[in-house]
Amino acid sequence: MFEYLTTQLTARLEQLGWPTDRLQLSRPKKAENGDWASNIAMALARDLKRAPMQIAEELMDDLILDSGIVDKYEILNPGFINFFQSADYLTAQVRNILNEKDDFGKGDYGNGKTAQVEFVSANPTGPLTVGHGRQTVLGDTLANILSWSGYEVTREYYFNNAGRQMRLLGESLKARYLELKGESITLPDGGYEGRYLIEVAKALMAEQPDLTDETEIDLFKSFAEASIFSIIKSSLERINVVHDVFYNERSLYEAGKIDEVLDILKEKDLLYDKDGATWFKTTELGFEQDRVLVKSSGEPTYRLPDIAYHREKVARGFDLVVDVFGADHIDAYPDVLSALKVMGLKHEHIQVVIHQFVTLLRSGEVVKMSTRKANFVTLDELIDEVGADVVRYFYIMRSASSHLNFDLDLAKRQTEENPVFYLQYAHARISSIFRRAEERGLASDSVNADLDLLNEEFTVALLNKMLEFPEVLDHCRRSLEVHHLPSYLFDLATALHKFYTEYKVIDLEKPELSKARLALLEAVQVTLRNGLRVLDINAPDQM
RNA sequence: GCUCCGGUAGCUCAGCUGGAUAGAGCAUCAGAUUUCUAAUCUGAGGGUCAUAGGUUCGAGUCCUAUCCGGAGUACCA
Repeated sequence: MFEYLTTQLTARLEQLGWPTDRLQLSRPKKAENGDWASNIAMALARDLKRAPMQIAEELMDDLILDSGIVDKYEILNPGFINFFQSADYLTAQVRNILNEKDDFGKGDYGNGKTAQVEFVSANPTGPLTVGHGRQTVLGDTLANILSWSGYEVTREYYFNNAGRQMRLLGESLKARYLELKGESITLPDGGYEGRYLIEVAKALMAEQPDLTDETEIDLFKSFAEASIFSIIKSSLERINVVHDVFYNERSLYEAGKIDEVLDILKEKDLLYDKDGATWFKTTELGFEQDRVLVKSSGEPTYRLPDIAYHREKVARGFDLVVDVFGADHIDAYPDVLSALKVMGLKHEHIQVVIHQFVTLLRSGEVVKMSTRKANFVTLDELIDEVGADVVRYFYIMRSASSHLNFDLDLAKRQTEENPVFYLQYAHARISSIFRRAEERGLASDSVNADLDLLNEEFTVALLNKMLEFPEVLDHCRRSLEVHHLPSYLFDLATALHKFYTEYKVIDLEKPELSKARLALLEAVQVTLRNGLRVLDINAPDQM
């Protein structure tokens, strides 16, 4: 319908010699204003220097619309044109959905294109925290949406296992190890105090009991890295997140990519030395201060490998690159993007999704957390407490740019107040009806169902809501905002529950109507299930 | 100081590129079940969309200024 109207109206605008780029179609908030509406007459009023009502009338005058799609239209003050879809069109969509099944909602925008989503990217210095969790689910859901839009998606995890932080981790592990041997120790300054390192130390002790203070720090470092990475990967698996590529920062050094960036920037005269460090003239690129790329110790700061990494991303030829990270890294990306720019590289296809922080609430109180100290809640603990489905839903139910209040009490409640169960119940409820229908001898026969019978108020509302699914996914894809999907699915579940309350599906005295309603529910269930698949949340048949 | 995010119902938040009478959940109050799962549904109350200007046919949405909350502003990542 949207495509049809767009085509027809554009053609008519061209015929009249009026601009076509202002054409917009939207779904009116209220059903009485039709199924689709355009404000084109008002948008053109200034250019054409005419009254919107007149424009609307002239536009619609000679426009012939297929009555199988558009039932009628109305022109309303101050100049809205409202279109009402025909009943045939509406019910025909049910058959479409039943034909498309598992593919309903898939788009072709990204066909033939590749996308990379980089997310999590936590260095292996400790278990994932609830903060990482938000990014994890956000990135993974975004990747799912892009993939439903036709993109070939690469999920990537970038990490660094060299440098100061990892050395500190090795030293912290060594201290814990020696502590187990009964030596009195002090953790290194700024070291890792988390209890998990004691567990890692025990594991190391079990494998290699004879290490001493003399043992190379590298041994501790690599043992810590391997152990912690396996902890991280198992957390990710528990919420169904699997990365395609783990990109090691070190490979950039080994391939000379770090030096290449320095050479290019030097050639452009954007570097200088001061106090033994190498500085990047970011002030010349419009920033407030210059930034250090190589410390006086000879070690690069995180910015330099970040630039080199993004240069590689560009070289790898993705059509779309999405970086997901937390608000605490907000300062990093403008430098990286402008570095790409001055190097003459493509950068417009790189999109950055930044999410704000997560606050855990328990009994209405904020759960205090501080990173790097022992005192944080891990993603694993959260999954233990509320389960994977709830974790996935709660993390993305709000827009990424808002702070997220994660209410543990609500999340744990297995009742109507919990949106996850509300949604899953809608799916299970349909399954239950199917089981019941079968018992009563009403076989599902959607092919022969008379869909014209689907014309009551709440039925039509449910049908319309269902048809929005592809539009919602497309909206998510365009805006790179995923929270529209859970909120849509919630509305769809509401429409289903209302329908259920209002009408009886299985009615042996009206087998034709029952068949039509069963066909409708089949389509609704397909839609719910597909939506839950994108969110990677279970769609139970029974609760 | 500067940069970024937010400020919408008692609470938590939606509101797509500016559109028609600003929505949902929770909480409060009042109802619905001899019925396909009440993990559901119906109804009511509740708003100067932080504040003040501006842009225009029209602003919660765009611009400017101010106030409040959060994040960042390292030779940490």
